[in-house]
Amino acid sequence: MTSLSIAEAAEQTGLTAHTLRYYERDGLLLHSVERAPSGHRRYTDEDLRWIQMVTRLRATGMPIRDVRRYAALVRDGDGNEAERLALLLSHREVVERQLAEVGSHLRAIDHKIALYENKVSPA
Amino acid sequence: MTSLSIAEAAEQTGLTAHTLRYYERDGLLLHSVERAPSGHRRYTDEDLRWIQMVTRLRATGMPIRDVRRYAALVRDGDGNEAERLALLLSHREVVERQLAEVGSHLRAIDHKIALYENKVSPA
DNA sequence: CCTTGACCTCGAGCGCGCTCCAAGGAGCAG
DNA sequence: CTGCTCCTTGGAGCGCGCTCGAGGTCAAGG
Repeated sequence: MTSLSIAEAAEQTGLTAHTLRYYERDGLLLHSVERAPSGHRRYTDEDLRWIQMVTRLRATGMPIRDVRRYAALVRDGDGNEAERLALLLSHREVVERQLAEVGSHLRAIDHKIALYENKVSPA
Repeated sequence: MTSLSIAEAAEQTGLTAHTLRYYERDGLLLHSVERAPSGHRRYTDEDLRWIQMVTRLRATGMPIRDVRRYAALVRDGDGNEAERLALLLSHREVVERQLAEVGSHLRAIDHKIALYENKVSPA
């Protein structure tokens, strides 16, 4: 079990140190991150795995407040798996609808691109 | 060539009247929308088609300022098609990279979902 | 004539998600 | 000891994209 400084954790996760502190303050993590005797944060592998999950949720557009709700459920321990599942399933639906929508808009843009390609260097 | 009130244009485009005025103010439209003698805006079919393009760009995540640049190019008329094309191609790349990233995060989330499904109602 | 309602302008305000700053402490190299 | 780097906290600030409110104009209907 290695333990990382905030700068190292930032590098590993792709977030900034500022953002890591912000997430912790805002209740997105499962617990307060442990401290070295100096008061500096020490991130464990488990912390990093959770932060990666948070990153996935964020990267797929889940709002901070929903991530916080999910974190709260996980923090509360066993017994609310159905609720966690519902939250994830509902998120998944939103994401899939949005993927489809973006895809269809992109195809329309591609059509426009094809028109310009023809105009700029006609085949 | 029908011409619509702002409320009708809002309904057609799925934007709010507030947003339509905001887009115009912010230079996202090709011209100021024409006015009835009363001073009320009258949207033409051409306006609506352009607004739909703006909507596609926005829906795929293009920042307002880039939409404004694109609008400026179109407004400037013939001769800059290569520039417009470059802008759209670069946007397309961004969108595709993001679609792929979201897709991959979603698959990871799906894995988590599968775990919870097993826990909640084991097959 | 008066009300209603759709629209106008200008400018402020808001929610989100960070992002940064000031002031200070710990620890290590030279 | 000096300087340097990395870290701490609390709170302010910012960029984005709307969103809304105040106060006014205008046309139609009762």
